[in-house]
Amino acid sequence: MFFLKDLPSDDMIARVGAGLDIDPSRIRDRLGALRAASVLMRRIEQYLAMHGLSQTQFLVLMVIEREPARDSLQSSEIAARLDISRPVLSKTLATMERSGLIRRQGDGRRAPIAPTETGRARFDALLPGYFALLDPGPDAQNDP
Amino acid sequence: MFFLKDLPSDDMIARVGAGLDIDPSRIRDRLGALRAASVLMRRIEQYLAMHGLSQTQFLVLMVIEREPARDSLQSSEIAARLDISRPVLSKTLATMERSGLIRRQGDGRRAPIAPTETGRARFDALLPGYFALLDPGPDAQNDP
DNA sequence: CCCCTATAGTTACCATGATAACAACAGGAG
DNA sequence: CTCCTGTTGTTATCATGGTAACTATAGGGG
Repeated sequence: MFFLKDLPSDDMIARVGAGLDIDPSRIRDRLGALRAASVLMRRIEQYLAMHGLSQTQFLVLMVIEREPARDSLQSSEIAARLDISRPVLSKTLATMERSGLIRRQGDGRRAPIAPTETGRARFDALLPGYFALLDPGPDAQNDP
Repeated sequence: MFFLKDLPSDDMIARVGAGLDIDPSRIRDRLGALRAASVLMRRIEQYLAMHGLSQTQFLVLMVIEREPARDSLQSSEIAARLDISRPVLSKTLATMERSGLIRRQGDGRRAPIAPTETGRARFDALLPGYFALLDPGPDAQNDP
């Protein structure tokens, strides 16, 4: 996350980077993109958290849900689709199992992981709001 | 941070969001922007961490450094410029003071905070690489 | 069939974000 | 001058990310 509230002006960038071979306007644009993305990500996280899911938990449900021909994935397959470390995935799956969002089918270490009915319902319920945050549309209200 | 490695295709988005009034291509673009920003932020964090600074610590130095007419800021002024909670700023400043990056001038609760020589030097040394990550320029190499 | 090795998953520990609750202080009303 | 109040800073406590080290398992060679 990028926490700088007021982006530096081109002048500021030029002054701070005095003597460096930089293009202030490109730097400013990139910082703007980082800031915009951070604000959006925060909103998304807050929205999901309000409904008891973390961003990562939501993405776990999504990668399983979006598989056309399957309704479960192995842990290693989820890991291949998400850019998080294996320990974090391990903990996330444990949490999700405890809260009844997913179920391990079978008992081996490689048991496939499927959303429960609850998990699927929660995901479906959150999806419209998620898309709305991503694409507010032409007549969206900005918070003051 | 947004951890989805492979962005969904428009088809996937349309299928997952079936029945919702969404524009798949706009959703995809937004997800792409989130992902790009996340990857860049990770690189920046990694770069700064390699040199012993967190992103937030770097930004603290930046907001003081970029003030044209001053060489110190009060904690509350830093808080106003960074979008982090007060407890986090408090801890960050404590850490930075311990590691000799900043100094509190005076001893009241409102003591202005100034970078030490070390802090200023570290910031200056990291700035070129920071800008280079933000704007790789026309002949940049992408990691394979 | 048993062991060996590579890989997959987990545990332990650390850093950094958040909120809630508490403490310290500045500045004004009396 | 004193007290009251609102703001600022800090201390819990929690969630979620990371790396390093450990454990369990799958699958092949003997």
